[in-house]
Amino acid sequence: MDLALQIRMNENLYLRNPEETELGRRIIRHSILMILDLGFEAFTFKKLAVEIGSTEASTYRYFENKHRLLLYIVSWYWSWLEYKITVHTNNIEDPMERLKKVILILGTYVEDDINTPHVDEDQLFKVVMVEGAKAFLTRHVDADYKQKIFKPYKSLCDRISAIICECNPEYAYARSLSSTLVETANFQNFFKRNLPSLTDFDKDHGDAEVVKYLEQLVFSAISK
Amino acid sequence: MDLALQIRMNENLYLRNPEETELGRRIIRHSILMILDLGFEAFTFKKLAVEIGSTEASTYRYFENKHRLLLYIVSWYWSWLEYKITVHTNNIEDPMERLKKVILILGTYVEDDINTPHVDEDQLFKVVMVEGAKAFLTRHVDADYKQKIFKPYKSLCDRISAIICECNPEYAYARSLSSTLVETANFQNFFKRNLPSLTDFDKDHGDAEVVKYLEQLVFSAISK
DNA sequence: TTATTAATGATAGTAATGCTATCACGAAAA
DNA sequence: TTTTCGTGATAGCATTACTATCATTAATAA
Repeated sequence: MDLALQIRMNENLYLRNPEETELGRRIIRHSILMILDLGFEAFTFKKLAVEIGSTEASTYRYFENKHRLLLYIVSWYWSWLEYKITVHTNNIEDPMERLKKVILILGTYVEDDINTPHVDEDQLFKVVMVEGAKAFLTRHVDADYKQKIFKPYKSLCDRISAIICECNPEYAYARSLSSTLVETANFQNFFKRNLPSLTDFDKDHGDAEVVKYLEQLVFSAISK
Repeated sequence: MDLALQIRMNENLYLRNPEETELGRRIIRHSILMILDLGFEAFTFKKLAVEIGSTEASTYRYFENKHRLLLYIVSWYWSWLEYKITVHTNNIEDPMERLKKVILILGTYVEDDINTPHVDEDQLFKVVMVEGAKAFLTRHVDADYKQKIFKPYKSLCDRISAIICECNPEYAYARSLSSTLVETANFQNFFKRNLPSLTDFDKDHGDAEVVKYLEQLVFSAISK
C-alpha cells in the first residue's frame, strides 16, 4: 500500500496550491533547500526560479511573496509535527510518558519522512530552527493571525497543553509552557550549534542533552 | 551631579562611533523609533535619512548596513539590561531574591532611563521583543560570533547563570536556563500581545502574570 | 593666520530586489 | 474542437542596498 501523507494547508497562504502541480512541489522542495543554504534574507524568487529552471513570474503565481512562502513551509512543518506527535503518542497510556515522547520529538533532529516525497523533513527541521520565528516576528502578525495563518502552531501547542493538563490539571500555564517548550527546543538547538556559550550542551554530542534539559524543565514545572 | 551612562560598544559593530556625534545619536534614536514603527524589514537607511534630515550616504558612514545597526541596538540593550540588573541586585543578599529581581526586570515592560538621553528604553524594549532574535538568526551568526558581537548577550547570561549557580550549585543547566529565561521573557510577552492563544496571559493585565510564570518555571527547575 | 583634516551634504550611478503586466504556446478539459 | 489553464518569455518599474565623487563647513594644528 502506497499511502501518501497530505497536509491540508490554509488557503490564504498561497495563490495557487503548490501541492497540486509538479512546479508547485518543486517550488516547495527547492525553496527549503535554498533558504537553508542562503538564509531567508538572501533567498529570492529570482534565484529560486533559476534553480528550478522556471521563471520569477511563475513563482509569483503560487505565492504572493517570499514571506508567505516561509509561512507555508513553517506551517507545513508544525502540522507535520502535530501529526507525528499524534501517531507516536496515541498508544501511550501514561500522560507523563506521552509528554516525554513529545519532548523527545521536539528536541531531536528529525529524519526524512518517506510519506512526503516532495519535502525533506531533515532539511525542513533546520530551516524552522533558524527561520521559524521570522514567520511571526513581523509587522503583519496581527493580520496573519486574523487569517488563521498560525492555526497549525496553535493546534500543536493545544495538543501539548492537553497532555500537560492531563499530567497536572492544576498547573496554570499549560499554553505558555507549550509554546515555551516548542520555542526553547528550537532555540537551544540553534544556540548549541551557533552560540554554544549560551548553553550547557556540547556541539558534538547528540540531541540527548537538550532533551534531558527540556524534560527536567517541563517536569519540574508541572510537578505537584 | 549630571552623570551620563555610557556603554562601550564593540568596535566591530560600527564604522564610525554613533555615540560621539550628534548625527550618530540621531541615527540611533530614530532608527529605534522607525524599526518599531515600520518593522525591521521595511526599515531602510533611505527612510531613516529622510526622517532625520540627513542623507543615505551619511548613514552608511556609521553602519555597514541595517543589520549591523540592529546588532548595535540590540547589543546596547543587552548591555544596558546587564547594567540595570547589576545595579538592582548588588545590594540583595539572598541569591533567590536576586534571581527574583532579575526575572522581574526581564519580564517587565521598561521605563525610560533618564541617564541615556539619546535612547528611549521604553521603545527599545519593544524593538528587542520583536526584532531581537533576528540579530542572531542569520547566515552569518558564526562570523558575528567570532567578532564577539554577542558578548553583551553572553555576558548578561553569564551574570544570570552565576546567580542560578548560587541558588543551586548542583543544577546542571545554568547557561541554558539563563538564555531560555531571557528568550522566553521576550517571546511570552510577544505572544501575549500578538498571538494570545499561545499563552495563558491576558493582554489587558499587566506584566505580573508573565513574571509569575517565569518565576514558577525557573524556581521549580532549580529547586533541589 | 593659514593650512589641513574631518564630518557632512549633495548628487549620481549601479546592480539587485520585489514586484506587475502582457503575450504566446502547448496541454488538458469541456 | 474550442476554450481554459498553466507555464514560459520578456519587459518594465519603483525601491533597495549600496559605492563613489565632489563641494562645503567646522574644528584643529601649524
